Amino acid sequence: MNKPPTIKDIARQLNVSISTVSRAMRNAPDVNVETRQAVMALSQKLNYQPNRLALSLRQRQTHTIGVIVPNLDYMLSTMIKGIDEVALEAGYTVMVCQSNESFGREIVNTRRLLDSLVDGFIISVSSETKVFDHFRKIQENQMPMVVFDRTTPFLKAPGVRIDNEDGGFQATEHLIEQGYKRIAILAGPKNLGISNQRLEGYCKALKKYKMKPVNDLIIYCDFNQDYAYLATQELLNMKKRPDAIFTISDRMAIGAMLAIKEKGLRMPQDIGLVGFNNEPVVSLLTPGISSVDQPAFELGKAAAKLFIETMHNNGDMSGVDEVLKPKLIVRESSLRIPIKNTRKK
Amino acid sequence: MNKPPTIKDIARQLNVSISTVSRAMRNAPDVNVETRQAVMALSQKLNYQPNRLALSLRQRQTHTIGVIVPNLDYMLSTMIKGIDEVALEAGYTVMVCQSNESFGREIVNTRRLLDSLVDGFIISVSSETKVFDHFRKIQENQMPMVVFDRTTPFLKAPGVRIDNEDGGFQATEHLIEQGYKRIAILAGPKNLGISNQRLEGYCKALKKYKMKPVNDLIIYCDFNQDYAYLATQELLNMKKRPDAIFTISDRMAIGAMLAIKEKGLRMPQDIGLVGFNNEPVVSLLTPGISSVDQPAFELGKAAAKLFIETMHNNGDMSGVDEVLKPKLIVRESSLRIPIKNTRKK
DNA sequence: AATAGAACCGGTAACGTTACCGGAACCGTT
DNA sequence: AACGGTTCCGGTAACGTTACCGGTTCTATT
Repeated sequence: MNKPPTIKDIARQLNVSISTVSRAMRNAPDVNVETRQAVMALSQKLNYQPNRLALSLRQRQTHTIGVIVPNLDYMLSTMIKGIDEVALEAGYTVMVCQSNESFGREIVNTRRLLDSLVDGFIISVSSETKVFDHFRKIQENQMPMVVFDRTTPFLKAPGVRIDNEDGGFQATEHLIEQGYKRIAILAGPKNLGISNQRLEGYCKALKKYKMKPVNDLIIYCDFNQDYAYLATQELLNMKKRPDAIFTISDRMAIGAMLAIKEKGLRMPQDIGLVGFNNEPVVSLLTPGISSVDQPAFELGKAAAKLFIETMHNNGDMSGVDEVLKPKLIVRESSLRIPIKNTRKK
Repeated sequence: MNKPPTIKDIARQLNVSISTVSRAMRNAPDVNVETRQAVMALSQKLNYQPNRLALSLRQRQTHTIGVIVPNLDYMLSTMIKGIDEVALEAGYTVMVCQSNESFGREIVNTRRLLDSLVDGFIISVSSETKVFDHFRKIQENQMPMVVFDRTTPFLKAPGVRIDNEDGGFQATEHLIEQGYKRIAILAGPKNLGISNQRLEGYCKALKKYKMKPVNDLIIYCDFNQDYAYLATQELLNMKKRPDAIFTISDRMAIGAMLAIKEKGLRMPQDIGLVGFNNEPVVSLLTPGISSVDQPAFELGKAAAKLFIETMHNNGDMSGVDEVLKPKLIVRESSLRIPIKNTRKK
């Protein structure tokens, strides 16, 4: 009663062969009804659980998905919840590893999971990552791999993301409609896709209204509150300072807000502010910060579904690029003109 | 070159036995230097990675720790980061499963990981859990198990937690010192240890100052913003309403804050508020909410260390109950009297 | 020159499971 | 009575690895 029971134990006690037990257990055809019942009964009694290690070794698959994420912030946690839900239902266990936005950790994690522990990967790449060889190794091992949220053109893999460009566009257009003239953007790290896409949307909106992007108003900075704070300080100290700021994350928006408040400027009168993600926190601040909402939970679910498709449907799905729509939520931080007919939550 | 190479492949190419390759690979003594070098060289060239499944099956351990948490909120994410760090360094991979505060999911997750996938568990119990048989099963399988953060006396297992009672005491004493007379507490779910411990601290502080706990001011409610909002509304509608509220989480504090603002009451003048966790968000709100800070990252590290000890040191460690100290951070929400010599961040 | 011990290596079994093949027993048909 | 087909079951090999035992060869000692 010490070690967990195996089919061998059951076979011995029932005086049948292990083959028979094995077959009985998984409803194979070639087995007598009574035998099957006996096996089932005993396995219940012994509380038998098949050894997944042995199973995996034998059939060369683990029914486990490796999920690699840069961190576990609100957005990614929510997405993981979505992945979890779909995966569990499909009979997969998920293994979450966080790279802490570190390129090195990402490599270590990938390699570790690759050692016959998972059947494939669902990945959101670290902001530090500029080289993708460790991910290509996954594909060389012909394992399915899906990227989500932070996708990249440098990796030929199916992906799910939101329409970052549209998000950037919505945010910027809204600021323009509110009468802001000099709109700055705090973009993220330069090599990050989502960063550039949101920036692209920003530029498109300006163009639509015949406004020229000003180089000094486009700031690349790390994805983080403190950097955004510093960057905003610089912006506000310019001779011709911006009258609105669009940050590509809410973390950054908060950093910007702190700098704005410190400077004694008022939102939305003196300066407008729009963030991205619509994390719960932004609705609690004073003023509430407008932000582009993304369907994180749905995105997670879509990623997992796409993974499972890729898994089964063994064709080439590397072209797939599923895109979900974001939606701007307007709050006080950018609402100068009382509107009647615009999006307002 | 299709399937990953095995020691068998190496053995064949080098014309030695698989035993020799195996020994060479893990620096066993009985092997010639040249042979070892040849093996090493070839395994490098083929990019050989040992199959961890086979290894685990053979030596009956997976070098994986199962971590079960109720969710992935800020606190737990931070703790997991701590666990991760220590575990990785000790050569363990961690598998995170979230139960979503659901008793059923907790059971499913436990069972799944138990099927020979992990060497042991690090657990924070769901708020829904009142029966602990699924966790006892872990112990029956004589697997090491450590509980953290949300420990419970119903489980004889080593644990790491913070001194919740002291945290509750600090918060309450501070409110008393600030001159608040009718101090309410939003406690969490009744069956949750951390909830009761913080309540206990609250009572102790009242007692120290010869104040009587009033039943109407002790509210049990779910660990969540919306419930806290509703509970606070009720509190504020009492004939003799409280002049301060201590909530045992920041989520709840936020709910309370919303209700207070809606009612048109001012903090800290009309009503004082103290939360628990010191999540980054509370410092950003207006007013900043005082909160009891807990060393989440350290707590995660301690849990992992304790796990590894339990693992190696096969003695009975079930009595261990490591306790870390929390520390109240005072902000505007509870600061009526300008203080010179009290804790202030 | 005989012998004992290193030094090195190979074969086998085992971890727990399933896939595959072959065989025994039974039945019904010709 | 012989044949063919079900129905049910057991044996063997394999997944990739290591533990254990035993066997060569070589060197050094007597």
